[in-house]
Amino acid sequence: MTRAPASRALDTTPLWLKLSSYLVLSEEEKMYLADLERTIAREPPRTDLLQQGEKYRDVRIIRDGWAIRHKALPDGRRQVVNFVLPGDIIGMYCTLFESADHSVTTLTAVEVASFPPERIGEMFRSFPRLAAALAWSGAREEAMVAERLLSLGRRTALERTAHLIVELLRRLSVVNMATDGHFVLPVTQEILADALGLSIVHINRTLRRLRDSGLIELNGQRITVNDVRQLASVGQFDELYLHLIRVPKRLERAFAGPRHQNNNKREDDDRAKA
Amino acid sequence: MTRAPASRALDTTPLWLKLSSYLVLSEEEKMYLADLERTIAREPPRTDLLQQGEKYRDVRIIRDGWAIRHKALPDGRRQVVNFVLPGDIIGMYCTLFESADHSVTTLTAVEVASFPPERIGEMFRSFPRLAAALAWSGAREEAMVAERLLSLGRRTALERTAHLIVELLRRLSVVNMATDGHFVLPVTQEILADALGLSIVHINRTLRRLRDSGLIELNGQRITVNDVRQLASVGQFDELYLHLIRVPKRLERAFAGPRHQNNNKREDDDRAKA
DNA sequence: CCGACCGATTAACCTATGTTGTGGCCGCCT
DNA sequence: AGGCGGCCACAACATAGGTTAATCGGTCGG
Repeated sequence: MTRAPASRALDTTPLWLKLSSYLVLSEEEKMYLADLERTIAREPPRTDLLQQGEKYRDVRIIRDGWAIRHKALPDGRRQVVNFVLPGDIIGMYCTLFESADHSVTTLTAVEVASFPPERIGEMFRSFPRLAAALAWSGAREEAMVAERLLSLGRRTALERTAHLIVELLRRLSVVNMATDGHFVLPVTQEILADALGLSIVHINRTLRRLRDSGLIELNGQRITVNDVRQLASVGQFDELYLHLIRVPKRLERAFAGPRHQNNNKREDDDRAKA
Repeated sequence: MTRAPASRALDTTPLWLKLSSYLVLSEEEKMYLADLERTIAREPPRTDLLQQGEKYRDVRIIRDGWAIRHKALPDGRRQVVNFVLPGDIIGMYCTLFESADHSVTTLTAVEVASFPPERIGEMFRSFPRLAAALAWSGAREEAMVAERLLSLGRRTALERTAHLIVELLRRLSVVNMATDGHFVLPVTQEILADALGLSIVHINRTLRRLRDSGLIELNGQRITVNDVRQLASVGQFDELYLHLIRVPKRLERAFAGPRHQNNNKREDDDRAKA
């Protein structure tokens, strides 16, 4: 992995880390990405970054902290669609819609970068590989939602819970936020319940079962997964849907346009084995 | 709506109809779209167009017939993620992934167009508005999955079922496949059950309740919705998530690149009110 | 230090939905 | 014609998960 010592700080952006797990970015692309993340704001916990029904504003990149994407029924019942972690993007395709059909709310204090949606189009034109990497990230998010749908429709409470924990572990690992099996889960049981389509009480029962069976440990917000293998097996976790495999060759053919000369020779060779 | 009598046949493509509900396409774009749908195949019912774990092939456009997108657990439990209707696209971002995390299976005989994934990139470069319209269609699909997640997590069986029927009615209306409240539902109760996360028996009970309350009628595969309003209210249906509103102005700014000269003057004015 | 509130925990009870099993209809095969 | 398989229908029973309610330990503002 090419790493210019001078620009090292850029390398540690969660989005950069995530995209790097997919393809190797050139210096130029890295710089462009850094520029996208230039305008940074901080928000306290329990802030709405976006509200159901509201018009979309800028595209946001979460740089630090947790948030949830959720939808509510008029009578107050709520479903958490997904967790938004560092390196995740909010409203990537916001230009396409008039208004948001979901809300995004911070769970912790959060650091967010934002940029105007026009830059997405700009990126598709000038940095197609980078745009493809962002599209990958978006498509992956959709795949996670579909997988959660499978959970809610066909997995038992125990399976769902196990599955979610493994998923979070995997996602956090990519951005260096989980070290051998433990991570911080800044989430109340109510939110877990809303994510898994269960009642608070039942989530509590289920977590107790997982603890009693020794698969996980909970100390405050720190969760430790003692045996990922076994937990994954309980949750029927098949990581296919996370699409963590390196970009296939044909990506180049599809997204790198003729007017974008190849400035990634080294990395291309790098990836030949995939 | 501008309609050249000579090219009328092109207008009736379901995908064209769907995209037209979003933005007005130019003649040039219409021709490009027609070209994408040039290679056509027919498949019988119960054919897998795509299998979980398999490598992606071409991008497909359903021109006629129904299919389902579904995921399965190793032990056979199955969740239908979404229904694939005429005008829907399969594997739009397939280049980005190594292999499919879901299957697509036909329910009826089906007519599908297919084209190599490279053309998506080509379209982003040469017909950005059209590409944006396809991206809209994709993002909308994701929104539907999220809404179904809300259903499975937080709606009761009766609500879910009502919601799904209204959703299908709306989607089919866009492609002229539903006329005042009735349409063909080529779907067994088993498939409905798998779509709604219920057992066959319970779907049966639930449909009977809807029939008994006079909200719907079923004759074979023909379903008639007697009172959409009331059914929508039972299902807490809020069509926000279908994003049927015309494209907002700023789409142009974001996606229409400088090198694609505006060849849609008339339609642009057309849309100014939005 | 006090009161108020929030979140976790657990028990007791309840119900929406799952399971099992039977029968009936219809289309298809031979 | 007869038999078979797929699908619908419905009844009887079983249970996963929901609801209600009570307790407890923190923590925060004053």
